[in-house]
Amino acid sequence: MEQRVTSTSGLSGAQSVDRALSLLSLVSYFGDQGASLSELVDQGGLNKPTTRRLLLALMRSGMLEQDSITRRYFLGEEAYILGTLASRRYGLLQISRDSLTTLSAKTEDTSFLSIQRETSSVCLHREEGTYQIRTHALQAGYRHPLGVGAGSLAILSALQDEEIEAILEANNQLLLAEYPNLGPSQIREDVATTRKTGFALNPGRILANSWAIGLAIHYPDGRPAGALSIAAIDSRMQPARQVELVALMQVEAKKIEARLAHLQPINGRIKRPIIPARPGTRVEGAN
Amino acid sequence: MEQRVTSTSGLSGAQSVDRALSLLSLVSYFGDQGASLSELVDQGGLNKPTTRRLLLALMRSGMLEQDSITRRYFLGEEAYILGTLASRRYGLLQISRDSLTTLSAKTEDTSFLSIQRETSSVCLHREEGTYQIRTHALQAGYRHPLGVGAGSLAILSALQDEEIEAILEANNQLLLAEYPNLGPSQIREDVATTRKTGFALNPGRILANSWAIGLAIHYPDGRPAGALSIAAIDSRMQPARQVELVALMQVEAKKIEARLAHLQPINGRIKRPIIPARPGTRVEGAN
DNA sequence: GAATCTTGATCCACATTATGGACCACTTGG
DNA sequence: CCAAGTGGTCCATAATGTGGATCAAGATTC
Repeated sequence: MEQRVTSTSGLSGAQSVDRALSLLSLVSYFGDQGASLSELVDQGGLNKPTTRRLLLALMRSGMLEQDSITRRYFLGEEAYILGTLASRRYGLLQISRDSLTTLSAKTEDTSFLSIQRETSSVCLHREEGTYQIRTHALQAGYRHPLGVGAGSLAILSALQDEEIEAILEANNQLLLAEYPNLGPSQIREDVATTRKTGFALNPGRILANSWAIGLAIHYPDGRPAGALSIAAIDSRMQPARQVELVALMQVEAKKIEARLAHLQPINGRIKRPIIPARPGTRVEGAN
Repeated sequence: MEQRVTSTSGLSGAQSVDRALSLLSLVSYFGDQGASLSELVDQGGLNKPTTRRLLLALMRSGMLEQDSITRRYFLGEEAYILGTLASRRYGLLQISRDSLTTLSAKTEDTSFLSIQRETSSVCLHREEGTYQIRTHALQAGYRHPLGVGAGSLAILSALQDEEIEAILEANNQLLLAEYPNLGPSQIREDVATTRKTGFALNPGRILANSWAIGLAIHYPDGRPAGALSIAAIDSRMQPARQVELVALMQVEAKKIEARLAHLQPINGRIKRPIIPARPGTRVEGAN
């Protein structure tokens, strides 16, 4: 009745776990406003009873919670605890917080930390600047396809060509549908420019007049751990100031990279596919 | 062939999700050293293939990772990301970090932040002191039944009598088995003392000569959000110094409570049972 | 270096488990 | 007051997870 992408290696299964965790991840993208059941049904690719059943399981474990009035679903305390316990291995935000504060203090503009998550970038933190005109195109939890936005582009540009192609391929439909100004070919150009100049520039491609500069942060082995970015209105992003900002950001990126190198060095030994196959992905013809 | 505790309310199910998340939580208790498959089998109550299958699912989603050499399982990057995104609602550690630094700097002793997790307390952070003799009875990720340890006792004492009884009841076996010096009746006494003096004292009950003082942190509605604690050898915990330490801690607890009050006020509206029933619990006679 | 243990990992027949179309209850708005 | 939207659930069906047995690969022993 239904076709699934089947795994090739032995001992697969636990599909409901895949679905549940995929839902959990989906909820996380809604951030502070939370997700409603129907939104999750629409975007999660599962039907209502199944979605609800998995949400209940996630709530039983504390990973999610539901607002009893609005009925919306939010990340729960258990998610916070696990993340806190995991942060000794992946404490990029902890390590970067000082740098973000410094950047926003010195530049008066809003700065961000983003990381890669599959074929997207996710904003982990937004550090407010004091300048009166601020762009709100990016907030913690927001996700964009890799290459869309300054930090996102910085991360993409730090990947290997082969990975970049795989990612652009995977995002192809989404890019064409949601970002008419930013097709794969435009992103390929942007990557080239980023590599040449040494920093990523988003000249208002997502929101007019909202410009940003991004700089990748690298693990000791060269893989990108994430990216710093600073956003401002175009008048505050003219070439002369771009150079100033990049210089400040480079100093902070270096600091972060130094601290990253002292983290648990286990990271390099971990099994992890380059582009993990999303399990539960459906093939045409469902239902 | 097997009997399960069945839920009474409608639309239950997704048991493998319960099991998987329960495993995830179990892995988190191993902290930096990670968990081996057989340890998880022993402590998780599931057999090997099932455990492994669920671990694979958790790894597929990035919640866990496996060291390719030692084969041990650790919390993964996805767990970190989710936790970071959840931290805007539950950012107790973020909010408390300054206070911990201050406390350890002023007292030279090691300070801790703990929170309640079901019927246990979990240490979220350990801030090292500079004093040369330090107790290592408590580290981030470590768990104790509520009432065991200063922070843990502070939290327990801040709960309502009815909850305390339910928790002591749930932990009864564990307490008798693992903490011979600390039966339920001793804890009830400790709670009374804590409420009278206004702070929790652990006079070396877990590890001889390792004393600690704990102070609960409250949400605006009075529920405990967690606890600060400071540990030192007994000679540095004589009555006079106890008073000094408590005074310092009270200042910091007040600060934290003030910041907590400004967090997302949604917390109060969340559906959450007092003592959630662990699903997947088996009844005698399995296998 | 053969024999023995331990640990990680997997196979596959079996039946317990999750699935989802249809449905209910409630709220919104025209 | 009916239509459309939402959150939530029932239950017959069949797909899913289960776990005893087994394999493979180090350790340890003698």
